[in-house]
Amino acid sequence: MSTSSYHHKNLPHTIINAALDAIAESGPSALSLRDLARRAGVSHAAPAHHFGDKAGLLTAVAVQGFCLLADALVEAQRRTGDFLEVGVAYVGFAVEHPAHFAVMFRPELYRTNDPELVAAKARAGESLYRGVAPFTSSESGPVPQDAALAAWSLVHGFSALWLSGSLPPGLPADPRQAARGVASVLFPGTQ
Amino acid sequence: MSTSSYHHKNLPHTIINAALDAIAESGPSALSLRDLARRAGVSHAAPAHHFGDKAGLLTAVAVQGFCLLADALVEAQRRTGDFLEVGVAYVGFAVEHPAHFAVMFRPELYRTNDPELVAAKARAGESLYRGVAPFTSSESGPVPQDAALAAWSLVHGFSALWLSGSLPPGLPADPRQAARGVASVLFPGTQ
DNA sequence: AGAGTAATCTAGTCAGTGTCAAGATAGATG
DNA sequence: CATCTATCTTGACACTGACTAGATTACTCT
Repeated sequence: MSTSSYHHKNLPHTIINAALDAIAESGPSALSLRDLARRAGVSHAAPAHHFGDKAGLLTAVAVQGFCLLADALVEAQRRTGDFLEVGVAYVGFAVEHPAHFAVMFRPELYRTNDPELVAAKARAGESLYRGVAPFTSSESGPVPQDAALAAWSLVHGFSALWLSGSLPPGLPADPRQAARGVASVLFPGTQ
Repeated sequence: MSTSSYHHKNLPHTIINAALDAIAESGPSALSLRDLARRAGVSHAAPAHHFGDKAGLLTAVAVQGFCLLADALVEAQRRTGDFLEVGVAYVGFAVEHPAHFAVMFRPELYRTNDPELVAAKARAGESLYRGVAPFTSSESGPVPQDAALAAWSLVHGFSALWLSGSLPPGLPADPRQAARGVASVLFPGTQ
């Protein structure tokens, strides 16, 4: 036991995964470093060694989240070339990574000035902007920025409402399909 | 001091207001009942007497929030009759009552089966639905439910992004005006 | 290979928190 | 006035985040 617990090798990874489980279960507010340590089978102060403190851990979660989001968006853009599908991918990310999503847009939980974080956030922002850029350049449309923000707001709001269980019943069980139906109100003539 | 602290008369009200301040400052996660007690000048266990526990306090905050939201929506509907302005009122509520908004859509923080809460939530839901109903019944539009959900998602997402500080700079300083620009992408021809 | 160094984790401690139980105080009711 | 009830206080307990010092392991350098 003593030889296995010392130099756990990838404790940060293990702890982040435990944190993701815990957050998905009961939200970031109920997160306990000591509980994570117990789940990982290490001492109560081990997590703090790697992440400094709770905010440090959540910063790492947010960084990972923005990276995964950026990946999901560029992947959707590459595969389909359709900005509606980029929006659907945004919702897909939120539903498949609820813990990441729950942290990413709650800046009071982590260090917003962490260099890794600002980089990841910028990358996600660019991916998102490129995904909806074609939509904003349609000549008949309104102000480009407003159109892009409308698209972002719609998929972000749908994600948040879905995750919080606020949406009425009767929607498609698959969140992507539900999102496709809702998003196509904004992106008419693309499906 | 002893005569003034006993029978504070409206301690629940005082504590809820203190909670709203605290939440607006640093989010619901950092909320401390003992801190609220200190702000109100009472003993550390006084809040629990009225609200049972932390979740009980946040339930009360959520109830108040849904009532205020319902009021804001029906007021906008009554005054303008325009569903775009109902959406703008949704954003206005979120920005003017950030603490309420931060709690309302985080069900893991409060008692979702509290009877007062379900009533207030239902009232807000009806107000919202009536506000966007005209939009959903436009014959050329898509599935009514999808249109209503798109409208809700858009204003909800814009509110969440605005409150989290995720939106890019360069927007109108007045959130209502910014929301009007963004929402009019979805509601064309109404402004 | 062996010593020294750095990284990783443990153990102990402290202030702060939520929650519970029991007691004190004050207004209301008979 | 006596009693009752709601309101608030006091004290306690387990839990948490954070800090410090120490133990253990891996890595490096000659």
